[in-house]
Amino acid sequence: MRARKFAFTHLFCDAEAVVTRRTGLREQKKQATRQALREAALRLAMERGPDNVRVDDIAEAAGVSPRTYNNYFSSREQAIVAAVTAERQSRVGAAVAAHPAHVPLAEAVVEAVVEQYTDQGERARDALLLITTQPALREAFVDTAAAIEDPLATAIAQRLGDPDPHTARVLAAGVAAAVRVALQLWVRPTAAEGGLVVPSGPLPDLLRTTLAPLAPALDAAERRR
Amino acid sequence: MRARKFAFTHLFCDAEAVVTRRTGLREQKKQATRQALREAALRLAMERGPDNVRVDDIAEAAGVSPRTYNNYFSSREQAIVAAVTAERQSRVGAAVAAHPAHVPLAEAVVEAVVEQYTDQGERARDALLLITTQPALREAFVDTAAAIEDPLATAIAQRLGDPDPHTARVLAAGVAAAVRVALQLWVRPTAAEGGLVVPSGPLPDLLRTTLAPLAPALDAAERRR
DNA sequence: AGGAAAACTTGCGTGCGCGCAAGTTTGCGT
DNA sequence: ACGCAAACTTGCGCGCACGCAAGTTTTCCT
Repeated sequence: MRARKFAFTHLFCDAEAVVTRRTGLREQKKQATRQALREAALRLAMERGPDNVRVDDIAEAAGVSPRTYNNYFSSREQAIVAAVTAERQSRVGAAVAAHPAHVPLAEAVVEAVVEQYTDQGERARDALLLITTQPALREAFVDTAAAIEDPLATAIAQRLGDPDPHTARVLAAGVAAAVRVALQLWVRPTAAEGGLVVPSGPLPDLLRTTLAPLAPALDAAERRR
Repeated sequence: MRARKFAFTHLFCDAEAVVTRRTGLREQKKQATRQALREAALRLAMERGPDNVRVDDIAEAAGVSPRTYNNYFSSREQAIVAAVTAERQSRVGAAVAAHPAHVPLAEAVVEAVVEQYTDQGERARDALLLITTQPALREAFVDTAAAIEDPLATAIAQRLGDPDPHTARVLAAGVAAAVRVALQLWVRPTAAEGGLVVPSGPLPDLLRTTLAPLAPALDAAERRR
């Protein structure tokens, strides 16, 4: 048998690579590359302004080629916003699952989603401020809502025990759509500030507002099980 | 007053340019350009295969420059699928509005959406067949679901008479998301046919299936008005 | 009728997204 | 331990998306 492999230390491991057992070196290197790219993207964007960062620059800072950059991200903006949103996808499913079965599905989903968008420290706030400065970054940030759809569908399907997989998929798609609407409202420039983007109200409040109309659908699906 | 302008004949007019009163020459030329581009895109894709059509080719066939092409469409695929879906956006809102107020909102919305995806003749079928042959075209086709969101939000807001504009927006976003799921299911390659894309069941049936879980949300919003 | 503003078209240049293929690294099975 | 397959990295080239600015066309107002 080959030499025993040890679970790596924090040097390589980040929360996204959920190392619940030993993963291979290849997978660990992939996660490390992805993290290096998004951290380099955000750091350079903050240092120079997002308009002055090129894919070549990010790739070089992360120690890979531009071609490899495009294996991981399909645009400059995706890497920058990934620095903020990277772990949200894996956490949201776990957060739904963490609610006891007696909690209504709608409440579990809303609380799980809101939890992902609560204040996450000064560095995340600085990154979000940067993201609001440029239309392409705002749009990429809004698009990250789509990433919660798959883990939500899995978590909802488990809660429903539903033989019809489409129900969970559609409800998750609806929730992701409502999150996108909240993010769109949150980042849009307001006329009051001369076009300057000032986030309009706390994001958790906006999320609760946009998710509320879907609660009857979530609860109805739960009652049918 | 300037010379009287006449509503133009069918030479310029298509259903997308809803000519309910006289529109300017500039607007008419824009619509004509857009139509010329999408028709050229589809025709060339059918003649040569989608892989053998370039933006330069489409632009030349439509009589404009490649730069102008990109003023109208952001990718080759968008023009091709627009040839099939162009008028859907304006029609879906009108179809919801066409249902009497005593018809439940959910039913009005479902029927309006399904109507947009019923069989629309041999040429549309040929175009859809072409679209299923290539991943990038399938993805662009699935993305067109997003275009029904704005007109749906308007139609739902009118039905609800809702002072809260977010409710209509979120419900419309959820419906568009459910439509996207149906399109994804419809175009995805099935293992049974060796990866060949064979649309799985009639699209109207898939749409009803994916829209059904959202009916409680639509009806609950209507009861609250 | 004429002038100004708005909107559109287009050429140019830049940055970049991606397919392909060759080389390298890792994982698996014997 | 070794060989093979899978997965990854990377260079190259092509197509293209977009910002900018100049020219043209259309609209609006006097």
